[in-house]
Amino acid sequence: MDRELLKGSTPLLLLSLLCEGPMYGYQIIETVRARTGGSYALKEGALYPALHKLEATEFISSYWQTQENGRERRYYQIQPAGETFLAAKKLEWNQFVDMIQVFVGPRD
Amino acid sequence: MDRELLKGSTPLLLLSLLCEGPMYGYQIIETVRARTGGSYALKEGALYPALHKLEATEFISSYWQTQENGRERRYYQIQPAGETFLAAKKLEWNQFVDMIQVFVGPRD
DNA sequence: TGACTGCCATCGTTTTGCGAGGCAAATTGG
DNA sequence: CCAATTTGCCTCGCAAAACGATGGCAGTCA
Repeated sequence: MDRELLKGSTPLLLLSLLCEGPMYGYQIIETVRARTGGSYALKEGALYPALHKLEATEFISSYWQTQENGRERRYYQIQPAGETFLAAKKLEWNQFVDMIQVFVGPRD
Repeated sequence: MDRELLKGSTPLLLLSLLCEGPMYGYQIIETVRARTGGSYALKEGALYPALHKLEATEFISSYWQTQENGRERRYYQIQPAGETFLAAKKLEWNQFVDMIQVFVGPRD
């Protein structure tokens, strides 16, 4: 998958995922890989900066949770402001797809 | 429209447009504005570098044409390699849209 | 012990779109 | 007739984003 196409879609993807419930970084990466059959390999170098940015803008929040084996995980959770933002992003996404479709033509 | 979302879609858009016939830069900008009702204002700072890059890779070619009033326009024209590349890009685009849809969910 | 997985993260590079600018000729309006 | 706008080409520096590479540390299993 062309990396340039991906740009800008990461927040949309992350907020959509977190809408289903809190997740931790590694889990997000694995979930994305699994659901796309491996065609989208979200990288750590893209994920963590994106998560931290979403947290800085208070669209999501995070908390550490200790597992039974004593290790810690950082869970990310969507915030009300994030849901609002997500709704706007979804709208923008649909407009974007429509826009490109105008030129590329309908799908086969 | 979020500029980050646009990234990577410009070659796809340009090749799709040029598939309809040769066009010059200013005409491309106006066509894009018109067809999207103004929601996509393709900028010169994005257009010309993109065109030149497509030409450098020989996906398109260009030629100058003199108008009746004596002024010159530079027309861009898709090449066979460009059509092949476009087909691949279209496929990739559809996969990309599907991929995001997996997470964002179906449209309303 | 060593390899592997889980889990966090950062840094530098590359690519891209954009704003701003430059230049010049044709057209339009007062 | 002159000024402003439109047409038409282009470049440069900036910001934003994804990536590959790298690093660190804790369990697990052979």
